[in-house]
Amino acid sequence: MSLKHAILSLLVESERSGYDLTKNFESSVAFYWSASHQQIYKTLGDMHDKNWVSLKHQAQSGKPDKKIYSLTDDGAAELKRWAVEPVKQAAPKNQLLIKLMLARLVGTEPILEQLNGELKRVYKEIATYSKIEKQYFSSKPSHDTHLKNVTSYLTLRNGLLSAHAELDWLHEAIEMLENK
Amino acid sequence: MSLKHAILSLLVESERSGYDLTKNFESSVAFYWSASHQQIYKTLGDMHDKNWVSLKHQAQSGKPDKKIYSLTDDGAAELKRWAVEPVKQAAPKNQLLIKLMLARLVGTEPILEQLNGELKRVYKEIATYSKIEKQYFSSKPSHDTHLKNVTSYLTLRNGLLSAHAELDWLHEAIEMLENK
DNA sequence: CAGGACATGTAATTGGTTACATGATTGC
DNA sequence: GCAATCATGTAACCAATTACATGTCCTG
Repeated sequence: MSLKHAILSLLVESERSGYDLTKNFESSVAFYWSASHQQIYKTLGDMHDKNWVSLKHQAQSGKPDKKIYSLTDDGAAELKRWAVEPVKQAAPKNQLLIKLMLARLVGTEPILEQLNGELKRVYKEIATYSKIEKQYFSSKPSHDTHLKNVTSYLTLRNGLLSAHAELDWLHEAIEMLENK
Repeated sequence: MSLKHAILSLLVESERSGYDLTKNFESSVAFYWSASHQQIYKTLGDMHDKNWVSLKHQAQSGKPDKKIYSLTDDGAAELKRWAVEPVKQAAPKNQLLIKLMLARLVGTEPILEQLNGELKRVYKEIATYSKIEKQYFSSKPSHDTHLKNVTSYLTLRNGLLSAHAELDWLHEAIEMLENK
């Protein structure tokens, strides 16, 4: 799986607790990976057993100890190994397209309802991306922009371009189904 | 999960064996869902227990019996229920974007290699879609086209539009990384 | 006579979701 | 006083992958 590698890639930048990582996965990381806090705590435990991360306890008053994880040499080696290995693309899984095929069975109306729901969702998504684009990248990064900014910008662009593709498709689909 | 519903949606059209379904998932269905033969045989067993499908044995000489599954009333009811319930979109999981972030750690070269590999893959994908488009749909379906053709056409368009979005993004990404 | 299509599975493991569990602190 | 945030998990279940298993028929 890649959750291990997604977590390691965050630990490259700085040490973090399971809670910190959960917050990361709820905000920025959510644009390209997802994981629940249960999954994250479990995976951190597994990676500690493998010695990919090391653990430091931080006592706190009232709250339970914070468990702060850092990347070990083994973890960094594994991450580098994985990074240069050919990507394994997950096969597409698109529930909406199964449902589209069921328009004959249930009629076009309930399917159109769902397509319109998706349209709303995609509009919001695009608005979110645009907002971030304005906040963090006032213009397209130029030559002297730091590599980290370039990759962050490209992640944003990826979300934006696929959201637009989905938007275009939804318009086509709705138009065609409405004429049926 | 939706594998059950993907299978049921095929059984609406005609009864099929596990082997037949596997072939379907390797060809046309692969554009929007994926499953291995092990998974399909298992799921058919589970659905038989739930009485969503019924079973007919077809004796064959030499080969093991063919087990032919058909949709039951319970199965059809479940499928209709699911079809009109709001879609649950799976959160994005994009390994390539994790790897992009690792360009600082491993250098841009191995990442560019993978982006170029994806570029090749997407070109092939687009070629495949275009071939099917020519074979089955010589022109954009018009008013009197059967609903089944419309939904098949839209599935194809979905693949084509997202492949093009990926292509555009890959071009942007490669250009930016090459200038680093 | 070898390799691919036909035809069906089991078992082990890993990955992911859902439900349940605990308890202090901070802001409205 | 009530909800949200901080902070950590366990357990049960469901979904998916990988490895293993068997045997025939047909084509080159």
